Amino acid sequence: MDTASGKRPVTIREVAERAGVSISTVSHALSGRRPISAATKARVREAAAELGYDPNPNARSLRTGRSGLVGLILRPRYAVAGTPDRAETFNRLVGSIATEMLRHKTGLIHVPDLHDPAVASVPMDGCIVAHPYGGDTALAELLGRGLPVVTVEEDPEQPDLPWAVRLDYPPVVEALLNHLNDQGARDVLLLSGTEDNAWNRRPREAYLAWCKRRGLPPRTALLSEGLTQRDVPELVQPLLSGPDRPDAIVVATSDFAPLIAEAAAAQGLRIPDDLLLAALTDSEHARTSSPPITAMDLTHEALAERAVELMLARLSGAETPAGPVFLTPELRLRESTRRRD
Amino acid sequence: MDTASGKRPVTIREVAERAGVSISTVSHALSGRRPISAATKARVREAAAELGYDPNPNARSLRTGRSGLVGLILRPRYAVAGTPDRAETFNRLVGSIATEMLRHKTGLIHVPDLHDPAVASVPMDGCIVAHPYGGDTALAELLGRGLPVVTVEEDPEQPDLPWAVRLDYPPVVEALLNHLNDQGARDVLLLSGTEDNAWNRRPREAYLAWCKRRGLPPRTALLSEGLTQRDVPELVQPLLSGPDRPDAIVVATSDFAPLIAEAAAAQGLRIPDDLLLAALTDSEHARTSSPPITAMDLTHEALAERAVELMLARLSGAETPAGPVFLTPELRLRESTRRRD
DNA sequence: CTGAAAGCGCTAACAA
DNA sequence: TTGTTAGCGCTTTCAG
Repeated sequence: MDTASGKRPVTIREVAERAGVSISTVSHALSGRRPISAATKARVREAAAELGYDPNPNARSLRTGRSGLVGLILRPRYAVAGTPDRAETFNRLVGSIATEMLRHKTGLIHVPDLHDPAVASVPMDGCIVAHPYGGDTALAELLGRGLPVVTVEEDPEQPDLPWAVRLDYPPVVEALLNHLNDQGARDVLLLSGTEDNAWNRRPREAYLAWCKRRGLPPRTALLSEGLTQRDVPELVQPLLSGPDRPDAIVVATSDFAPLIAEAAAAQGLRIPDDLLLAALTDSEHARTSSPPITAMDLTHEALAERAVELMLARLSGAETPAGPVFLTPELRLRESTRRRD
Repeated sequence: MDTASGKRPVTIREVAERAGVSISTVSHALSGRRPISAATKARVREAAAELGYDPNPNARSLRTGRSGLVGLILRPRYAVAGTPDRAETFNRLVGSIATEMLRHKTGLIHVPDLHDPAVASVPMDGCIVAHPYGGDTALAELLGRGLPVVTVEEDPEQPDLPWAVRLDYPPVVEALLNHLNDQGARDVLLLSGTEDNAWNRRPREAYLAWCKRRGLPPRTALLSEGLTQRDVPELVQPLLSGPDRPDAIVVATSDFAPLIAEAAAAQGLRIPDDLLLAALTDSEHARTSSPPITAMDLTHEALAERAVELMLARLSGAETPAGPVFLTPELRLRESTRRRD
C-alpha cells in the first residue's frame, strides 16, 4: 500500500471514467437519490471502492450549502487560558459535548477565533455557544450572520432566547443559603467571579433576594477566576480577620475554596466549626479537600446532552420552542458546611 | 439588528458591487495577497464590514485545497461507549487537545465515523489518531488517502511511524514491579485490558520480560475495559481466593482498582498488608480510594501538547522526524503499594 | 434509466 | 493597480 502523504485525492470524475458512466450517475449511484440500475450501481460502487474514492466535503458543502458540522465556542476566557486547576470544568463540558456529538455521528468543530481575520472561519451549520457573557459579542455576531445558535446557559441580557439550555439557580442557591443558616451562619459572604455571565449573575441575584427577604445586609466581594493559587490567600486574608468577619463564605470558583480553607486555618479558624465554606461549582479539589467542601454541581453532562439535542433538532427543522430548557444544578452537601450537631 | 435565522449569507460578489470593484480585488484587498491601493482597500473593507461579509469557508477550501482544520479520532471504543467512570481519561485527552489547538488558533474537528458512508466526511488537512489499535483500520484508511496523520501512542504493529508521540512504558513498568518486589510481593498478577493497543501491549511485554529476567512465572489475565462496575467483583473473586492467590495485582483500568480492593476486603484481605494493588492509568477513583491506589499517569496533557505540535509542524511542511517522540508516564506511588516498614 | 451542463463562492493565473 | 476568467469537485436540474 502506498502510504505516501500528499497524494492527490480521487475525484468523482475518475470514478466515472473507471465505471464507464457519467459523473452524475456516480453521484446518484452513491447517494441513492435517484433510481439507478442495479448493474450500474454495482459497477460504480466497485470502481469507487477500488480507487478509494471519498467525496470532497468542501465541494459537497459548497454545492448543498450544508456541511453537517456543528461548531462549539466556549466563551469563558479562563477556560483555556487558566491553570490546570480550571481544566476539570472545561474538560467535562468539552468532553461531554464531544461525546454526545459522536453518539449522534455528527462532526463537532472547536471554533478557534471568531474575530481574528487571520484565522480561517469554519464551515458549520450551527453553533453551540457555551457560557456567553452579558451582551455577548460572539453570540451577536453569529446571530447576525443568521447562523442557528444554541447556548449553554443564557446570555444574561437575553435570558429568553428559546434555543438555550439554562440552569435554574435560584432554588438551589436558596437551598444552600438556608442550609448555611440552619447550621448557624448569620453572616454569609458571597465571593463572586468577575466574568459577567449567568453563573456569576444569577446566584448573586438569588443571594441578594434571599438577604432582602430575610432582612439581612448582603456582603459580597469579587474574586477573579483568573487569579492564580498564590494570589488568593492574600486577597482573602483581610476578609477573615477582624471582629466583623463572616461566619460563612460562598465562593464561586471551586478551586479557590481549599485556598480559603487554608487561609482560614492560618487565622486559627476551623471549618466548619468557625467558618462554613461552600463553592458554586464542583471539582476534585473541592471533593478531596479536607474537609470536603460543599459545592454546586453544574451537571455539565446534562447541559451537553440537552444542548446537542436542541441543536440537532433545530438543524432538522424543529419548531422554535416556547422557551429555554431548564436544568437544576445539584447541591452536594459536604463536611465544610455540616457542624456536628 | 436582524437576528432571523436562515438569512442568505453575503458573498464576495455583493461586497464587490458595493465597493464598486471586481471580486478579485475584494479577495486580494481582504487577504492582502497582492498590492491594492490604500483607498480601494479601505473601501472594500468598509463594504465588507457594512454587509457583514464572512468568506465562505467551503468555497475557499475547495479552491485552495486546504481547510485549516485538523481532525481528531479517539480510537478506544469504550472511551465513548463507556460509563461515566471512563470519562475522565477521555475528557482529559479531548480537553487538552482542544486546548492546545485553541492556543494555536486552529480549528479541531471530532471526526464522527470514518467508515459509515451515511456520515459525511469532514474537511481536514490532517488528523490526530489517538490510541490506535494494532493494525488499526482507521489509521490505515487515512494513510491510504494520503492524509497527514499524527498518532498519540503508536499502532503497536507499526511502532516506528515517525509522526507519533509514544509513551515509554518499559522503565516505568519495571520501576513499578521493582517497587512491588521491594515491598515484599513475590507473585504479581497482571490484569490487562482487552483493547489491543499500545497501552495494553507494552506494559504486558515489559511485565513478561521482567518476570523472565527474574526467573518468575508470569501470571496474567484479561479484564475488558467494557465491563461495568457490577461485573468486576465476581470476575475478580476467584482470583483472590485459594492458596495460590497473588500477593500483588497490577490492573490496567484504573476504575476497576477500587472494586478489586473491595473484593479483596470481602475476602478478608487488607491492602496493602495482604495484597498490593496498582493501576496502569490514573483517575480520581484511584486517587480518592481508600487506601489511595498507586497508578501510572499517562500524562495526557503532555501527549496532547506534543501531538498538536507535531501536527502543526507537519502541516507547515516540516521534515519527517527521525523517529517518534517519546514521553515517560509518571508513576504515582500511593498507599496501596506501601507497607508500613 | 442515464448524460450534459450549470453553478455553489472563492482564489489565482493571466490580461490590461 | 485592477479586471476577467478558469476552475476547484460536487449536486442537481433539465434533456434525452
